[in-house]
Amino acid sequence: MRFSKQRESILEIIKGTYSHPTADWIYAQARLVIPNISLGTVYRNLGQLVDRKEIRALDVGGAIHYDGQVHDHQHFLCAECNKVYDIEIKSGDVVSLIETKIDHHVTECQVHLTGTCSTCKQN
Amino acid sequence: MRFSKQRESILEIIKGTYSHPTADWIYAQARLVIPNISLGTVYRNLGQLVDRKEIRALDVGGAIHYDGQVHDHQHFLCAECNKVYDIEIKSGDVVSLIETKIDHHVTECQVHLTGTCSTCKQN
DNA sequence: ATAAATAATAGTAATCATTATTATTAATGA
DNA sequence: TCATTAATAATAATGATTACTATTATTTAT
Repeated sequence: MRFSKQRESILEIIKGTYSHPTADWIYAQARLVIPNISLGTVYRNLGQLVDRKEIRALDVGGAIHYDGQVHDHQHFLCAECNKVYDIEIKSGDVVSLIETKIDHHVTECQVHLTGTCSTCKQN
Repeated sequence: MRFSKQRESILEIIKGTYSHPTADWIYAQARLVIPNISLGTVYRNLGQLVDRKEIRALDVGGAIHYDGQVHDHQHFLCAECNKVYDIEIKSGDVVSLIETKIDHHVTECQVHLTGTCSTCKQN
């Protein structure tokens, strides 16, 4: 894989936020640095970065969100404000709950919690 | 909500399989019974049936899959054959693992396991 | 350092799942 | 039976993502 300033910028943008952005948001941010970067370039590089496990992709319905934090954790989606929160639970903790009951080989475990976040609860 | 033979057929199709079909597959099946049923009708009725909790929608990436089994359970997606399997774990069991650690109010919990299913393991 | 090889890009078109629109059809209640 | 209006078929539109292609930029060998 060759160096490109486009990929470098994209990675920097994702690593620089905890907001679980979509490709669209990343594209808008990237254009501030490289005004003529194309959306296809953003998607291609996001795919490569996910393949190399430098970032994570999470499908929370609608659009895919990207996460610069690659350590083992889960996500909570607020149904009111649509923010995505990190939940510090290891997938192993969930898998161990389940593994004895099934015969399949689990390689990945994503827990998607939905509800009302603490901020929205107050209002 | 008025009766319609289209909705009746759609519900019957979903309840008659354990294969977690997509809208497209349901549409193809429905056309065998009602040849000129339209895809929009399928989507609209699927949405209504989900709202009324007569079926479940699950977003496993790509297209939405529908599940005629509405009891509390989770899903396993085989990365090789793309089949979706039911996992008989209650979301409450997973939520109780997590609830003490967060301040958000959880109303829904979906566990998406990925890996190699027992059938694919053998081959 | 220069040139050849080719990976990556910008720009754009295409795809796929889903939703919206609208004139027509059919279920319901009087 | 008829008036009301929900539901439909057919089709257009949308939104996210992927594919295509000529051009540009990075790498490698000279």
